[in-house]
Amino acid sequence: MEKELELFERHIQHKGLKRSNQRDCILKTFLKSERHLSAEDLFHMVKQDYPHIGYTTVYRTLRLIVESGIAEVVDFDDGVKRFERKLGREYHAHFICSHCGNHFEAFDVNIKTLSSRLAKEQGFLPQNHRLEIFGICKKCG
Amino acid sequence: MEKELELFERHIQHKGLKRSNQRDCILKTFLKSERHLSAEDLFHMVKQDYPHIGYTTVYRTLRLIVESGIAEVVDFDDGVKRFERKLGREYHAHFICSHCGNHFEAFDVNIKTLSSRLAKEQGFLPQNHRLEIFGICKKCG
DNA sequence: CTACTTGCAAAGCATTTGCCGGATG
DNA sequence: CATCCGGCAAATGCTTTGCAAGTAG
Repeated sequence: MEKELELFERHIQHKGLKRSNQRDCILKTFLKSERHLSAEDLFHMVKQDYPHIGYTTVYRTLRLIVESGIAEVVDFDDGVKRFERKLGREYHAHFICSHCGNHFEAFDVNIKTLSSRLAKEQGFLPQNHRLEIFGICKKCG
Repeated sequence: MEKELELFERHIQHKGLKRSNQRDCILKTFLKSERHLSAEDLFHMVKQDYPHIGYTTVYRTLRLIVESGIAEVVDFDDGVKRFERKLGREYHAHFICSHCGNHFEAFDVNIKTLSSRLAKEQGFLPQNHRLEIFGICKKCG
């Protein structure tokens, strides 16, 4: 969490912006939460501390969070963007069940290895990668 | 192309729907085209044959195409869904340049192998997978 | 004090739905 | 001739922007 706060601070400074209680609250709520939050999820969580918070502020802060390198966007093809913490999570794949819509993840070091090798072969400088696997989960199968 | 037409026919039949010149034209245009078409791209291409075509019909037919198993959705985080042919293309990764926005792909048999192994470990029945790598391309690097 | 932030309301954008004349089998 | 199709216009749902009052440094 320290690392993330520092990244956020640095990004805010770098863009000549200011911190605020709302931004801090949104960031901390995001960091405390489970994975795969939508803007709406986060909005409702923050609303408990800031009843007057608006979607606007949540969206704007999420943008800052992504720009800071703290989080990244994931997409499960249901029309909603979700956000997840990035740091130290480079080795995981997302599983999305096409029957119940639930998703979970799995870690495997080879995901990073494979992405890095492919990128190198293409003369591409990789910053980030996503592996999503769609199918039927244990419960639905 | 034969294989895809058959899949489409079967899906149409199965749902008790009818074929039409527009649907055939949209499907054939899609199949003839390059990869990674947005609905808008396809709309403009089909408009050359059917000046009165509407977005609606393109969207509805794209849905049928995806349902038939002919194509799948890819997402480059720019707010637009893109569609690409599915058959025989299980071994590729997408590279998206975060500077110029261009994208290309690379084939590697290990992508499928890795996805299948991970899914097996999770008791998950995989139907489909996506590997997207974001970063800086050769030109922009 | 100046510039940034907030949150409401309104706009924007890709996509979907309602409707009804028109086509298909 | 019952049912599905096609395309316009309107609606939808997520996300962004404009604006005027409020706040940070």
